[in-house]
Amino acid sequence: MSTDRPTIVWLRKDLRLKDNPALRAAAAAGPIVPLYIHEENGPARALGAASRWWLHGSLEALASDLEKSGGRLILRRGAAADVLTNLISETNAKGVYWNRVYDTPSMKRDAAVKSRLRDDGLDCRSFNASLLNEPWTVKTTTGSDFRVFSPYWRTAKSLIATPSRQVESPPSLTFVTPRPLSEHLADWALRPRSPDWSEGFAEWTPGEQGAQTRLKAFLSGPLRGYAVNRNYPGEKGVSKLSPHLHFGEIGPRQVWAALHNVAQSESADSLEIFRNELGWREFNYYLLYNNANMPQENLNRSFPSIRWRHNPTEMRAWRRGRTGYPIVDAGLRQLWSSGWMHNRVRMIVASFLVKHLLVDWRKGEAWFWDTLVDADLASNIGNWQWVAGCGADAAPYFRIFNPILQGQKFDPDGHYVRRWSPELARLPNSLIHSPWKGSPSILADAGVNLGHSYPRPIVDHLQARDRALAAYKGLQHA
DNA sequence: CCTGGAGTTGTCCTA
DNA sequence: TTAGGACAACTCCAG
Repeated sequence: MSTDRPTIVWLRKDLRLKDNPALRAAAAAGPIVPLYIHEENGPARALGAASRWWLHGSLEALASDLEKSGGRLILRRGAAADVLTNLISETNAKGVYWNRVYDTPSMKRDAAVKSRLRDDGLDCRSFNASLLNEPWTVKTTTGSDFRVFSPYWRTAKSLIATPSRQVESPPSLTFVTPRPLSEHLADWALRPRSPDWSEGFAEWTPGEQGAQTRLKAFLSGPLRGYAVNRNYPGEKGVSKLSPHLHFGEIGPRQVWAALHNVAQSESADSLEIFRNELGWREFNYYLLYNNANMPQENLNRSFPSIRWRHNPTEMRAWRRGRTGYPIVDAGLRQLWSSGWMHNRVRMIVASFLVKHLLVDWRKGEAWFWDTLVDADLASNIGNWQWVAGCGADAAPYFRIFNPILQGQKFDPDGHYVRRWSPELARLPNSLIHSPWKGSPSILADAGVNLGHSYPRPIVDHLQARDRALAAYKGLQHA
């Protein structure tokens, strides 16, 4: 009888059935209870609106996948410790397994839960489903922690098994009976109602199937030219795997192993550069793990205390994509509309906010957190700090993206700008990244009424650049 | 302990 | 037209 006692699988950022170590281990031990806990007031930062949208789809997909195996995903709200305690007593569970998350408050809570459950005699185990290398396993030769990407990644890469060790999908799942009660996903109201702003999210397919489809499409297409095309936001040059990876609908080990199996010869550069992107994801997790206050504080302690500006009008213009710089506005509109932004453009809009508008990077980070479907604490914090110059491998202070040049370089035919700012579509390529330079007659022919149909630049590039240089330079000893 | 090359993604001016 | 150097100084990290 006691051999039939189930194991609870507490799912978090690992919403998949394949390559899921906690799920596999639990299934090997007998019947399982797959559980997702929605913690509105948990230790981790509350999900942004776009992430909530994604989570709904991901849970729906996971529930459906589990039903195909004859089981049910149990949905509960509340503090994790309470939910687990209740479910353990309802099901007479003998253990709780989960895959780790890596933000410090959650890790502390998980450690406390684990120790309490073990005190109660439960079999409690945690696994790694999210990272190629867990943060505490990568050290310099002297045993310290890396703070620069390249040496970090050189070492981290050497620790990854090739092809990466993968957990097989569980051979078969058995589920506890009778089924515990589950809440209804719809009651969690994760998706917007009135207004429903998610129309532009239709391109996304949350869930394990969607992740696999996205990976296959990338490997058989854009990967070949990734080294070059990834820089062109108007091309289909990138994988778009980020939200799937964030929610654990696919794991980095699966991606790593899949890369190992593609033909190396023609796309060696591209393979290496794409692997580097996985490396940056790992590095940001590593940094956040080693610097728990990074969400609030500059990683670089000697970073000058810049007097950030507060201009609500400019901030609103930035958020809504009305800065008057087409590549910046296109990016912010893509974000607002689709929940995602091309990485090249993320750098441009972030640099524009922090340098041209001199706005605290935390404000940009907060906006990305709310609007990105792939919003990930480690990546978001690490990359915003990098752009601001206060993070790891900080850009030199004089590296200020020129939004006109960046547009001309990486969207030379204006496809990207025209896609997201149709009011500019009829401008010639020579003006698509600097409409204010057009003569009145050319603008009129293109139907562009500056200051009305499309804004004039809210700051002058050269003036803003000089102001940023002065702010970053003059305060060095502050 | 010391040394020295290196460090994600840029821009602008000059020759 | 294009290529190279300046733009700071500092920390990181391997040898």
